[in-house]
Amino acid sequence: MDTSGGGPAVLTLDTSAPLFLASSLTAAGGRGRGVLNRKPPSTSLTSGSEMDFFANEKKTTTATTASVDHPLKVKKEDLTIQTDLHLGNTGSSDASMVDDGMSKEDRNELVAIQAELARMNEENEKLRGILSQVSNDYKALQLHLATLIQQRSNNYSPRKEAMKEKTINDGGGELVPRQFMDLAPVNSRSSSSTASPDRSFSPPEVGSVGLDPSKASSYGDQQAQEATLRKTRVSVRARSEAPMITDGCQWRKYGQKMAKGNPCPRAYYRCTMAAGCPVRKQVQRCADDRSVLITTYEGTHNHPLPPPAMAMASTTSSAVSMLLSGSTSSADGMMLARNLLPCSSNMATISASAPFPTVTLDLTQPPSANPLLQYQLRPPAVAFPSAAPATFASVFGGQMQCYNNQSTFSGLQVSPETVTAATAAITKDPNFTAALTAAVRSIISGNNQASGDGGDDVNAGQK
DNA sequence: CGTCTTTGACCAGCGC
DNA sequence: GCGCTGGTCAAAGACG
Repeated sequence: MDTSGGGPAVLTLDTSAPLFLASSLTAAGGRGRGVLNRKPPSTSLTSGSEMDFFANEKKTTTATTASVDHPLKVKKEDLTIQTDLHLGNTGSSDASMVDDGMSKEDRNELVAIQAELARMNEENEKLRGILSQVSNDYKALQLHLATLIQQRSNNYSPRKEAMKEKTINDGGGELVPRQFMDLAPVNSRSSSSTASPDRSFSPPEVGSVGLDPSKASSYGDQQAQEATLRKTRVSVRARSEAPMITDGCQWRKYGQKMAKGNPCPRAYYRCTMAAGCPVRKQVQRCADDRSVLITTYEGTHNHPLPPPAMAMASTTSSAVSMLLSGSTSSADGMMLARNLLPCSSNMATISASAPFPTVTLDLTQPPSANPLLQYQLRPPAVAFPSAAPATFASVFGGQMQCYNNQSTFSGLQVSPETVTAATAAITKDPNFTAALTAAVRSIISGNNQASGDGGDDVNAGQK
């Protein structure tokens, strides 16, 4: 994935566009005729709901494909016509079939044409090679991504995780750390002050695990940050009469408990979009205001999200990478948070006192001067961060009232390090990103009814 | 019959 | 060590 840093939106496009470009190029070049394929460029578009979200990107990449395809195709046709006219052939440009009765000028022209054809064929072969390379790279990336996701899912389980770490600490000799969808170079990460909040988690000690001392520091930092990200939570407060908000994912209830100090039971859900997905969420009504539904997300999906969610996950993962990189200052984190939640302020609070860092998004504020709802009325922005504030209005708007009321990321009463960690958490959480993306998608589909694929959970939740 | 929800039991962490 | 609490498991029942 893209680790080159930069703004979230740019990263998203940088990450996703090449994939579609590759697909498009593959489609164009995979029919055995390379760029000389006479099929209209528009056929390189893949129709289907999953692609609709990327309509803009598709058009861009298609245009790229067409720009490669079309000029050569025209030349070929033109040359063929010229050959036919001058040589009297029916489509063949083979000089061996030309009778000797032609003039010297015709012969010279024929030679020129043949040279041009040869050059075009050579160019065509090169382009085919490029297409093949791009296609292979694309497949390799897909495979790599799937591997990372699989490894990550296999390693996640709070308790088993703790046992695993214990085993490592006990000298199990397992030196290979879990591989997360690590988007930042390990050595670029700061020697984080973000100690693991996980009570069951303890980073391996240098000596006890036989780590290379030169690598131990970054390993410990990485582990601590991973643990932070893994255990940090995103809590969303919103008004809803529904028992559960619709966030685009499928959930299965696995438990319910009465929490202390709250007459309302707390329900526990886990993601069922894929077997073994570690993402869980808790749903509970606010003790003070029963109309407020508090949804807390934890974990990272181990399965491909719908394309929009995937794109957003890429964006936010990149953002996390940026946040966790050594060059990232807390000011960057604040700016990122502001970009991701430009309308947030009082709605976003970060708790460092909880067992796990928890970011709380309070969407229950009064609707006065509500930029979020105003935002809904505007055409969707292409840039994801700009679209982010519309997320909650869109995702939750159909089921609940959704408010926020300011435009700066003020009101945080925690240290810059905590802000960075929590911001990373909120952006890392695929549920959050999925929700963001689903919302953007719903808005786009709302503005582009022609796509006609609005039948996702977001819309289902708005009925 | 498969999937999902319910609900009591169980486990781990923490404070005293 | 004990009790409290949060979180998870898993059997049983409900549902389509």
